[in-house]
Amino acid sequence: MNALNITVSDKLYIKNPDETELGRKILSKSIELLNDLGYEHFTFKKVGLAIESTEASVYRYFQNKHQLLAFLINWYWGWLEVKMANEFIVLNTPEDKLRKAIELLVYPMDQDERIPHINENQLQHIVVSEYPKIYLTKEVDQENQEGYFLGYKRICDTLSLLALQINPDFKHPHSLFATVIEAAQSQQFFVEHLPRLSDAKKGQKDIVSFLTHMTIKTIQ
Amino acid sequence: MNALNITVSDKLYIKNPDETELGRKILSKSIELLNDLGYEHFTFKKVGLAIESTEASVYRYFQNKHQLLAFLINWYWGWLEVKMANEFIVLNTPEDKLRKAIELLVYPMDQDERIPHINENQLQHIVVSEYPKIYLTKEVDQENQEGYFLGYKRICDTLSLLALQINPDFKHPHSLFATVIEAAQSQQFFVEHLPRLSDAKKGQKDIVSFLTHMTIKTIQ
DNA sequence: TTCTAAATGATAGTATTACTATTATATTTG
DNA sequence: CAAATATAATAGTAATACTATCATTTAGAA
Repeated sequence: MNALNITVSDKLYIKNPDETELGRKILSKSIELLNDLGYEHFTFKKVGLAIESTEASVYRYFQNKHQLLAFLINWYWGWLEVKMANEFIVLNTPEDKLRKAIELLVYPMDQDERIPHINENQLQHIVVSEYPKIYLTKEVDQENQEGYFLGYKRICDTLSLLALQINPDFKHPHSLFATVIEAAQSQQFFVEHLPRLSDAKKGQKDIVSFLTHMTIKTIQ
Repeated sequence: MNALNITVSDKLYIKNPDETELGRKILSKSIELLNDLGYEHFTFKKVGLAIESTEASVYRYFQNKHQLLAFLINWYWGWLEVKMANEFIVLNTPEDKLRKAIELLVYPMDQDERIPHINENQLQHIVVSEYPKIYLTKEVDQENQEGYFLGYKRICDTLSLLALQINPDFKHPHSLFATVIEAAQSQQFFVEHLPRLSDAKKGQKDIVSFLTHMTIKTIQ
Protein backbone atom coordinates (compact mmCIF):
# COMPACT_ATOMS: atom_id res chain seq x y z
CA MET A 1 0.00 0.00 0.00
CA ASN A 2 2.59 2.48 -1.14
CA ALA A 3 0.46 4.50 -3.51
CA LEU A 4 -1.98 6.98 -2.08
CA ASN A 5 -3.99 9.19 -4.31
CA ILE A 6 -6.24 11.94 -3.15
CA THR A 7 -8.59 12.82 -5.96
CA VAL A 8 -10.29 16.17 -6.32
CA SER A 9 -12.83 17.32 -8.88
CA ASP A 10 -11.25 18.08 -12.25
CA LYS A 11 -13.03 21.41 -12.21
CA LEU A 12 -10.47 22.47 -9.62
CA TYR A 13 -7.59 22.73 -12.05
CA ILE A 14 -6.84 23.31 -15.72
CA LYS A 15 -4.12 20.68 -15.81
CA ASN A 16 -3.67 18.14 -13.04
CA PRO A 17 -0.74 19.33 -10.94
CA ASP A 18 -0.23 15.90 -9.34
CA GLU A 19 0.83 14.44 -12.66
CA THR A 20 3.91 16.50 -13.47
CA GLU A 21 7.09 17.52 -11.73
CA LEU A 22 6.31 21.19 -12.32
CA GLY A 23 2.78 20.74 -11.05
CA ARG A 24 3.99 19.21 -7.82
CA LYS A 25 6.52 22.00 -7.41
CA ILE A 26 3.72 24.53 -7.84
CA LEU A 27 1.67 22.82 -5.14
CA SER A 28 4.57 22.53 -2.78
CA LYS A 29 5.72 26.12 -3.12
CA SER A 30 2.17 27.48 -3.10
CA ILE A 31 1.51 25.85 0.25
CA GLU A 32 4.67 27.42 1.61
CA LEU A 33 3.90 30.86 0.22
CA LEU A 34 0.24 30.83 1.22
CA ASN A 35 1.39 30.16 4.75
CA ASP A 36 4.02 32.85 4.75
CA LEU A 37 2.16 35.60 2.92
CA GLY A 38 -1.52 34.82 3.43
CA TYR A 39 -4.00 34.58 0.57
CA GLU A 40 -4.23 38.32 -0.10
CA HIS A 41 -0.51 38.84 -0.60
CA PHE A 42 -0.03 35.55 -2.45
CA THR A 43 0.37 35.86 -6.25
CA PHE A 44 1.18 33.53 -9.13
CA LYS A 45 4.06 35.78 -10.05
CA LYS A 46 5.68 35.10 -6.68
CA VAL A 47 5.13 31.35 -7.11
CA GLY A 48 6.68 31.38 -10.58
CA LEU A 49 9.66 33.26 -9.31
CA ALA A 50 10.14 31.03 -6.27
CA ILE A 51 10.20 27.83 -8.31
CA GLU A 52 12.36 29.45 -11.00
CA SER A 53 9.63 29.12 -13.55
CA THR A 54 7.19 31.75 -14.76
CA GLU A 55 3.85 33.23 -13.89
CA ALA A 56 2.49 31.97 -17.22
CA SER A 57 3.41 28.39 -16.33
CA VAL A 58 1.43 28.54 -13.11
CA TYR A 59 -1.54 29.87 -15.05
CA ARG A 60 -1.42 26.71 -17.17
CA TYR A 61 -2.33 24.66 -14.09
CA PHE A 62 -4.84 26.91 -12.34
CA GLN A 63 -7.17 29.61 -13.60
CA ASN A 64 -6.36 31.86 -10.65
CA LYS A 65 -5.34 31.76 -7.02
CA HIS A 66 -8.91 31.20 -5.91
CA GLN A 67 -9.05 27.93 -7.83
CA LEU A 68 -5.67 26.92 -6.44
CA LEU A 69 -6.83 27.55 -2.87
CA ALA A 70 -10.01 25.57 -3.52
CA PHE A 71 -7.90 22.73 -4.91
CA LEU A 72 -5.67 22.64 -1.85
CA ILE A 73 -8.55 22.76 0.58
CA ASN A 74 -10.41 20.00 -1.20
CA TRP A 75 -7.25 17.98 -1.20
CA TYR A 76 -7.08 18.51 2.57
CA TRP A 77 -10.64 17.29 3.14
CA GLY A 78 -10.03 14.29 0.92
CA TRP A 79 -6.95 13.44 2.86
CA LEU A 80 -8.71 13.89 6.19
CA GLU A 81 -11.42 11.54 5.00
CA VAL A 82 -8.81 8.87 4.32
CA LYS A 83 -7.28 9.44 7.75
CA MET A 84 -10.66 9.13 9.44
CA ALA A 85 -11.51 5.96 7.58
CA ASN A 86 -8.21 4.46 8.71
CA GLU A 87 -8.71 5.39 12.33
CA PHE A 88 -12.32 4.23 12.40
CA ILE A 89 -11.28 0.65 11.55
CA VAL A 90 -10.26 -0.06 15.13
CA LEU A 91 -13.07 1.93 16.78
CA ASN A 92 -16.37 0.31 17.50
CA THR A 93 -18.83 2.89 18.81
CA PRO A 94 -20.04 5.93 16.92
CA GLU A 95 -19.15 8.05 19.91
CA ASP A 96 -15.53 6.90 19.83
CA LYS A 97 -15.44 7.65 16.13
CA LEU A 98 -16.78 11.15 16.65
CA ARG A 99 -14.23 11.81 19.36
CA LYS A 100 -11.46 10.65 17.06
CA ALA A 101 -12.80 12.76 14.19
CA ILE A 102 -12.72 15.88 16.35
CA GLU A 103 -9.14 15.13 17.34
CA LEU A 104 -8.15 14.76 13.72
CA LEU A 105 -9.76 18.12 12.94
CA VAL A 106 -7.74 19.89 15.60
CA TYR A 107 -4.45 18.11 16.22
CA PRO A 108 -1.53 18.92 13.95
CA MET A 109 -0.88 16.51 11.16
CA ASP A 110 2.29 14.57 10.69
CA GLN A 111 3.94 14.49 7.30
CA ASP A 112 2.82 11.64 5.04
CA GLU A 113 6.03 10.51 3.41
CA ARG A 114 4.13 8.91 0.54
CA ILE A 115 3.25 12.44 -0.59
CA PRO A 116 6.43 14.41 -0.15
CA HIS A 117 5.30 17.46 -2.12
CA ILE A 118 2.43 18.22 0.27
CA ASN A 119 3.27 19.48 3.74
CA GLU A 120 0.11 18.42 5.57
CA ASN A 121 0.87 20.54 8.58
CA GLN A 122 1.26 23.73 6.58
CA LEU A 123 -1.83 22.80 4.61
CA GLN A 124 -3.81 22.52 7.83
CA HIS A 125 -2.70 26.04 8.77
CA ILE A 126 -3.92 27.27 5.41
CA VAL A 127 -7.29 25.66 6.04
CA VAL A 128 -7.50 27.36 9.44
CA SER A 129 -6.59 30.77 8.06
CA GLU A 130 -8.23 30.81 4.65
CA TYR A 131 -11.02 28.31 4.58
CA PRO A 132 -14.16 30.48 4.46
CA LYS A 133 -12.72 32.54 1.62
CA ILE A 134 -13.38 29.77 -0.87
CA TYR A 135 -17.14 29.89 -0.43
CA LEU A 136 -17.81 33.45 0.71
CA THR A 137 -17.93 34.82 -2.83
CA LYS A 138 -20.51 35.85 -5.37
CA GLU A 139 -19.49 32.83 -7.48
CA VAL A 140 -20.40 30.30 -4.80
CA ASP A 141 -23.46 28.83 -6.56
CA GLN A 142 -21.68 28.12 -9.81
CA GLU A 143 -18.60 26.78 -8.08
CA ASN A 144 -20.78 24.61 -5.89
CA GLN A 145 -22.17 22.98 -9.02
CA GLU A 146 -18.62 22.40 -10.22
CA GLY A 147 -17.77 20.48 -7.08
CA TYR A 148 -15.65 23.09 -5.33
CA PHE A 149 -17.06 22.09 -1.92
CA LEU A 150 -17.54 18.36 -2.25
CA GLY A 151 -14.76 17.47 0.15
CA TYR A 152 -16.31 19.47 2.95
CA LYS A 153 -19.81 18.22 2.26
CA ARG A 154 -18.69 14.61 2.35
CA ILE A 155 -16.98 14.90 5.72
CA CYS A 156 -20.08 16.61 7.04
CA ASP A 157 -22.28 13.76 5.76
CA THR A 158 -20.04 11.08 7.25
CA LEU A 159 -20.12 12.65 10.70
CA SER A 160 -23.87 13.24 10.45
CA LEU A 161 -24.45 9.52 9.95
CA LEU A 162 -22.45 8.76 13.07
CA ALA A 163 -24.57 11.20 15.06
CA LEU A 164 -27.74 9.53 13.83
CA GLN A 165 -26.38 6.19 15.03
CA ILE A 166 -26.18 7.67 18.52
CA ASN A 167 -29.57 9.35 18.36
CA PRO A 168 -31.75 8.57 15.33
CA ASP A 169 -34.14 11.35 16.32
CA PHE A 170 -31.52 14.10 16.30
CA LYS A 171 -32.81 16.83 14.06
CA HIS A 172 -29.75 18.88 13.14
CA PRO A 173 -26.84 16.63 12.22
CA HIS A 174 -25.64 18.56 9.18
CA SER A 175 -25.94 21.92 10.88
CA LEU A 176 -24.11 20.56 13.90
CA PHE A 177 -21.14 19.19 12.00
CA ALA A 178 -20.85 22.13 9.68
CA THR A 179 -20.70 24.14 12.90
CA VAL A 180 -18.22 21.80 14.61
CA ILE A 181 -15.91 21.75 11.60
CA GLU A 182 -15.96 25.53 11.31
CA ALA A 183 -15.46 25.93 15.03
CA ALA A 184 -12.51 23.55 14.90
CA GLN A 185 -10.86 25.95 12.46
CA SER A 186 -11.90 29.22 14.00
CA GLN A 187 -11.07 28.23 17.56
CA GLN A 188 -7.56 27.36 16.44
CA PHE A 189 -7.32 30.79 14.88
CA PHE A 190 -8.81 32.55 17.90
CA VAL A 191 -6.50 30.90 20.42
CA GLU A 192 -3.61 32.25 18.42
CA HIS A 193 -4.92 35.69 17.46
CA LEU A 194 -8.13 36.67 19.28
CA PRO A 195 -7.89 34.82 22.59
CA ARG A 196 -10.89 36.62 24.08
CA LEU A 197 -13.04 34.56 21.69
CA SER A 198 -11.96 31.29 23.24
CA ASP A 199 -11.46 29.73 26.66
CA ALA A 200 -8.79 27.40 25.37
CA LYS A 201 -5.26 28.14 26.37
CA LYS A 202 -2.56 27.49 23.82
CA GLY A 203 -2.53 23.87 22.85
CA GLN A 204 -5.23 21.88 21.15
CA LYS A 205 -6.49 19.85 24.10
CA ASP A 206 -8.93 22.49 25.34
CA ILE A 207 -10.39 22.98 21.88
CA VAL A 208 -10.94 19.25 21.50
CA SER A 209 -12.63 18.99 24.87
CA PHE A 210 -14.91 21.94 24.11
CA LEU A 211 -15.92 20.56 20.72
CA THR A 212 -16.41 17.06 22.05
CA HIS A 213 -18.54 18.29 24.92
CA MET A 214 -20.67 20.42 22.63
CA THR A 215 -21.08 17.62 20.09
CA ILE A 216 -22.06 14.89 22.54
CA LYS A 217 -24.43 17.13 24.51
CA THR A 218 -26.12 18.47 21.42
CA ILE A 219 -26.75 15.08 19.87
CA GLN A 220 -28.38 13.68 22.98
CA MET B 1 -34.90 59.46 22.75
CA ASN B 2 -34.54 60.45 19.16
CA ALA B 3 -30.79 60.43 18.88
CA LEU B 4 -29.04 57.09 18.59
CA ASN B 5 -25.34 56.93 18.12
CA ILE B 6 -23.41 53.79 17.49
CA THR B 7 -19.77 54.46 18.24
CA VAL B 8 -16.92 52.50 16.75
CA SER B 9 -13.19 52.77 17.42
CA ASP B 10 -11.65 55.81 15.72
CA LYS B 11 -9.00 53.50 14.29
CA LEU B 12 -11.69 52.30 11.92
CA TYR B 13 -11.77 55.43 9.81
CA ILE B 14 -9.62 58.37 8.80
CA LYS B 15 -12.47 60.86 9.09
CA ASN B 16 -15.72 60.00 10.82
CA PRO B 17 -18.26 59.28 8.09
CA ASP B 18 -21.22 59.72 10.44
CA GLU B 19 -20.47 63.42 10.77
CA THR B 20 -20.84 64.65 7.22
CA GLU B 21 -23.35 64.37 4.43
CA LEU B 22 -20.74 62.92 2.10
CA GLY B 23 -19.61 60.46 4.75
CA ARG B 24 -23.14 59.19 5.23
CA LYS B 25 -23.60 58.89 1.48
CA ILE B 26 -20.41 56.83 1.33
CA LEU B 27 -21.72 54.49 4.03
CA SER B 28 -25.11 54.18 2.47
CA LYS B 29 -23.86 53.45 -1.04
CA SER B 30 -21.08 51.18 0.18
CA ILE B 31 -23.60 48.99 1.96
CA GLU B 32 -25.62 48.76 -1.22
CA LEU B 33 -22.62 48.01 -3.42
CA LEU B 34 -21.06 45.51 -1.04
CA ASN B 35 -24.32 43.62 -1.17
CA ASP B 36 -24.62 43.75 -4.91
CA LEU B 37 -21.02 43.10 -5.88
CA GLY B 38 -19.49 41.28 -2.91
CA TYR B 39 -16.30 42.39 -1.22
CA GLU B 40 -13.94 41.21 -3.97
CA HIS B 41 -15.62 43.16 -6.75
CA PHE B 42 -16.29 46.21 -4.58
CA THR B 43 -13.97 49.19 -5.18
CA PHE B 44 -13.74 52.79 -3.97
CA LYS B 45 -13.83 53.93 -7.59
CA LYS B 46 -17.27 52.37 -7.99
CA VAL B 47 -18.46 54.02 -4.78
CA GLY B 48 -17.18 57.42 -5.88
CA LEU B 49 -18.88 57.05 -9.22
CA ALA B 50 -22.17 55.89 -7.72
CA ILE B 51 -22.44 58.86 -5.35
CA GLU B 52 -21.29 61.25 -8.07
CA SER B 53 -18.17 62.08 -6.15
CA THR B 54 -14.66 60.74 -6.63
CA GLU B 55 -12.48 57.85 -5.59
CA ALA B 56 -10.13 60.30 -3.84
CA SER B 57 -13.00 61.56 -1.66
CA VAL B 58 -13.76 58.08 -0.42
CA TYR B 59 -10.09 57.60 0.41
CA ARG B 60 -10.32 60.62 2.71
CA TYR B 61 -12.72 58.70 4.94
CA PHE B 62 -11.24 55.20 4.85
CA GLN B 63 -7.74 53.91 4.25
CA ASN B 64 -9.02 51.08 2.09
CA LYS B 65 -11.99 48.80 1.61
CA HIS B 66 -10.82 46.47 4.33
CA GLN B 67 -11.08 49.28 6.87
CA LEU B 68 -14.50 50.23 5.54
CA LEU B 69 -15.75 46.68 5.89
CA ALA B 70 -14.37 46.51 9.43
CA PHE B 71 -16.12 49.77 10.23
CA LEU B 72 -19.46 48.52 8.94
CA ILE B 73 -19.21 45.21 10.75
CA ASN B 74 -18.27 46.89 14.02
CA TRP B 75 -21.17 49.23 13.54
CA TYR B 76 -23.40 46.19 13.14
CA TRP B 77 -22.21 44.57 16.36
CA GLY B 78 -22.59 47.84 18.22
CA TRP B 79 -26.09 48.20 16.96
CA LEU B 80 -26.94 44.59 17.83
CA GLU B 81 -25.65 45.21 21.34
CA VAL B 82 -28.07 48.12 21.71
CA LYS B 83 -30.90 45.97 20.39
CA MET B 84 -30.10 43.19 22.82
CA ALA B 85 -29.92 45.56 25.78
CA ASN B 86 -33.35 46.91 24.83
CA GLU B 87 -34.90 43.49 24.54
CA PHE B 88 -33.32 42.21 27.74
CA ILE B 89 -35.11 44.86 29.81
CA VAL B 90 -38.35 42.91 29.82
CA LEU B 91 -36.75 39.45 30.12
CA ASN B 92 -36.02 38.00 33.52
CA THR B 93 -34.14 34.74 33.13
CA PRO B 94 -30.74 34.34 31.50
CA GLU B 95 -32.17 31.54 29.38
CA ASP B 96 -34.85 33.83 27.97
CA LYS B 97 -32.19 36.40 27.21
CA LEU B 98 -30.03 33.88 25.39
CA ARG B 99 -33.00 32.73 23.35
CA LYS B 100 -33.73 36.30 22.39
CA ALA B 101 -30.09 36.98 21.55
CA ILE B 102 -30.05 34.04 19.16
CA GLU B 103 -33.20 35.29 17.49
CA LEU B 104 -31.64 38.71 17.03
CA LEU B 105 -28.58 37.11 15.45
CA VAL B 106 -30.66 35.29 12.87
CA TYR B 107 -33.90 37.13 12.17
CA PRO B 108 -33.82 39.91 9.60
CA MET B 109 -33.57 43.40 10.95
CA ASP B 110 -36.13 46.09 10.41
CA GLN B 111 -34.99 49.51 9.31
CA ASP B 112 -34.25 51.92 12.15
CA GLU B 113 -35.69 55.19 10.96
CA ARG B 114 -33.47 57.17 13.30
CA ILE B 115 -30.52 56.12 11.12
CA PRO B 116 -31.79 56.48 7.57
CA HIS B 117 -28.40 56.16 5.89
CA ILE B 118 -27.81 52.62 7.22
CA ASN B 119 -29.92 49.83 5.81
CA GLU B 120 -29.71 47.36 8.69
CA ASN B 121 -31.07 44.50 6.66
CA GLN B 122 -28.50 44.88 3.91
CA LEU B 123 -25.84 45.32 6.54
CA GLN B 124 -26.82 42.02 8.11
CA HIS B 125 -26.40 40.33 4.73
CA ILE B 126 -22.93 41.80 4.47
CA VAL B 127 -22.07 40.40 7.89
CA VAL B 128 -23.30 36.96 6.81
CA SER B 129 -21.34 37.01 3.57
CA GLU B 130 -18.16 38.82 4.48
CA TYR B 131 -17.63 38.62 8.18
CA PRO B 132 -14.62 36.29 8.52
CA LYS B 133 -12.69 38.29 5.94
CA ILE B 134 -12.01 41.06 8.41
CA TYR B 135 -9.97 38.89 10.75
CA LEU B 136 -8.60 36.18 8.45
CA THR B 137 -5.62 38.25 7.37
CA LYS B 138 -1.95 38.54 8.17
CA GLU B 139 -2.64 41.93 9.77
CA VAL B 140 -5.02 40.51 12.38
CA ASP B 141 -2.76 41.01 15.40
CA GLN B 142 -2.09 44.67 14.72
CA GLU B 143 -5.70 45.37 13.84
CA ASN B 144 -6.83 43.58 16.96
CA GLN B 145 -4.77 46.02 19.01
CA GLU B 146 -6.41 48.88 17.15
CA GLY B 147 -9.86 47.67 18.17
CA TYR B 148 -11.00 46.23 14.86
CA PHE B 149 -12.81 43.37 16.63
CA LEU B 150 -14.08 44.98 19.79
CA GLY B 151 -17.74 44.84 18.76
CA TYR B 152 -17.61 41.09 18.30
CA LYS B 153 -15.66 40.49 21.48
CA ARG B 154 -18.11 42.49 23.55
CA ILE B 155 -21.15 40.60 22.33
CA CYS B 156 -19.33 37.37 23.02
CA ASP B 157 -18.53 38.52 26.58
CA THR B 158 -22.11 39.58 27.24
CA LEU B 159 -23.51 36.22 26.20
CA SER B 160 -20.82 34.37 28.14
CA LEU B 161 -21.91 36.07 31.34
CA LEU B 162 -25.49 34.94 30.75
CA ALA B 163 -24.31 31.36 30.29
CA LEU B 164 -22.41 31.51 33.58
CA GLN B 165 -25.59 32.65 35.31
CA ILE B 166 -27.22 29.45 34.14
CA ASN B 167 -24.29 27.23 35.01
CA PRO B 168 -21.39 28.85 36.91
CA ASP B 169 -19.26 25.76 36.32
CA PHE B 170 -19.51 25.86 32.55
CA LYS B 171 -15.99 25.81 31.21
CA HIS B 172 -16.28 27.09 27.64
CA PRO B 173 -18.54 30.16 27.47
CA HIS B 174 -16.39 32.25 25.13
CA SER B 175 -15.69 29.37 22.80
CA LEU B 176 -19.37 28.49 22.77
CA PHE B 177 -20.61 31.95 21.86
CA ALA B 178 -17.90 32.63 19.34
CA THR B 179 -19.09 29.36 17.81
CA VAL B 180 -22.78 30.24 18.06
CA ILE B 181 -22.29 33.67 16.53
CA GLU B 182 -20.27 32.26 13.65
CA ALA B 183 -22.76 29.47 13.15
CA ALA B 184 -25.58 31.99 13.09
CA GLN B 185 -23.88 33.64 10.13
CA SER B 186 -22.67 30.56 8.30
CA GLN B 187 -25.93 28.63 8.66
CA GLN B 188 -27.74 31.54 7.04
CA PHE B 189 -25.25 31.40 4.19
CA PHE B 190 -25.44 27.61 3.88
CA VAL B 191 -29.24 27.48 3.76
CA GLU B 192 -29.06 29.82 0.81
CA HIS B 193 -26.01 28.48 -1.03
CA LEU B 194 -24.77 25.14 0.33
CA PRO B 195 -27.90 23.48 1.70
CA ARG B 196 -26.18 20.14 2.27
CA LEU B 197 -24.35 21.82 5.15
CA SER B 198 -27.56 22.55 7.02
CA ASP B 199 -30.77 20.82 8.01
CA ALA B 200 -32.68 24.08 8.05
CA LYS B 201 -35.10 24.67 5.26
CA LYS B 202 -35.43 28.18 3.96
CA GLY B 203 -36.55 30.49 6.69
CA GLN B 204 -34.77 31.36 9.89
CA LYS B 205 -36.85 29.34 12.35
CA ASP B 206 -34.91 26.11 11.91
CA ILE B 207 -31.60 27.87 12.38
CA VAL B 208 -32.80 29.48 15.58
CA SER B 209 -34.04 26.21 16.95
CA PHE B 210 -30.80 24.43 16.12
CA LEU B 211 -28.67 27.14 17.72
CA THR B 212 -30.90 27.38 20.78
CA HIS B 213 -30.87 23.64 21.27
CA MET B 214 -27.09 23.48 20.92
CA THR B 215 -26.56 26.43 23.27
CA ILE B 216 -28.82 25.23 26.08
CA LYS B 217 -27.59 21.64 25.93
CA THR B 218 -23.95 22.64 25.88
CA ILE B 219 -24.21 24.98 28.85
CA GLN B 220 -25.84 22.39 31.08
C1' DT C 1 15.69 6.93 -34.53
C1' DT C 2 12.97 10.29 -36.02
C1' DC C 3 8.78 12.75 -36.11
C1' DT C 4 5.20 14.88 -33.62
C1' DA C 5 2.88 16.66 -29.97
C1' DA C 6 2.92 18.53 -25.65
C1' DA C 7 5.06 21.15 -22.02
C1' DT C 8 7.71 24.80 -20.65
C1' DG C 9 10.35 29.25 -20.87
C1' DA C 10 10.81 33.89 -22.24
C1' DT C 11 8.82 37.89 -23.16
C1' DA C 12 5.36 41.34 -23.97
C1' DG C 13 1.20 43.53 -23.37
C1' DT C 14 -3.51 45.05 -21.32
C1' DA C 15 -7.07 46.40 -18.13
C1' DT C 16 -7.97 47.03 -13.48
C1' DT C 17 -6.90 47.91 -8.81
C1' DA C 18 -5.18 50.35 -5.10
C1' DC C 19 -3.55 53.75 -4.05
C1' DT C 20 -0.86 59.03 -3.73
C1' DA C 21 -0.39 63.75 -5.13
C1' DT C 22 -1.66 68.29 -6.77
C1' DT C 23 -4.34 72.08 -7.63
C1' DA C 24 -8.60 74.53 -8.05
C1' DT C 25 -13.00 75.50 -6.28
C1' DA C 26 -16.51 75.42 -3.01
C1' DT C 27 -18.17 75.70 1.76
C1' DT C 28 -18.02 76.43 6.52
C1' DT C 29 -16.53 78.73 10.70
C1' DG C 30 -14.66 82.26 13.64
C1' DC D 1 -14.82 88.90 5.44
C1' DA D 2 -10.72 86.08 6.04
C1' DA D 3 -9.00 81.75 6.97
C1' DA D 4 -9.42 77.15 7.29
C1' DT D 5 -11.39 73.08 5.68
C1' DA D 6 -13.72 69.99 2.50
C1' DT D 7 -14.45 68.50 -1.89
C1' DA D 8 -13.87 68.01 -7.04
C1' DA D 9 -11.08 67.19 -10.88
C1' DT D 10 -7.34 65.30 -12.68
C1' DA D 11 -3.06 62.88 -13.13
C1' DG D 12 0.07 59.53 -12.15
C1' DT D 13 2.36 55.11 -10.21
C1' DA D 14 3.21 50.39 -8.90
C1' DA D 15 1.23 46.10 -8.52
C1' DT D 16 -2.13 42.67 -9.80
C1' DA D 17 -4.43 39.59 -12.68
C1' DC D 18 -4.48 38.12 -16.31
C1' DT D 19 -3.80 36.85 -22.06
C1' DA D 20 -1.01 36.08 -26.06
C1' DT D 21 2.87 34.75 -28.83
C1' DC D 22 6.67 32.26 -30.14
C1' DA D 23 10.87 29.69 -29.37
C1' DT D 24 12.81 25.79 -27.17
C1' DT D 25 12.94 21.61 -24.69
C1' DT D 26 11.15 17.16 -23.53
C1' DA D 27 8.45 12.95 -24.07
C1' DG D 28 6.02 9.57 -26.52
C1' DA D 29 4.62 7.01 -30.74
C1' DA D 30 5.73 5.22 -35.31
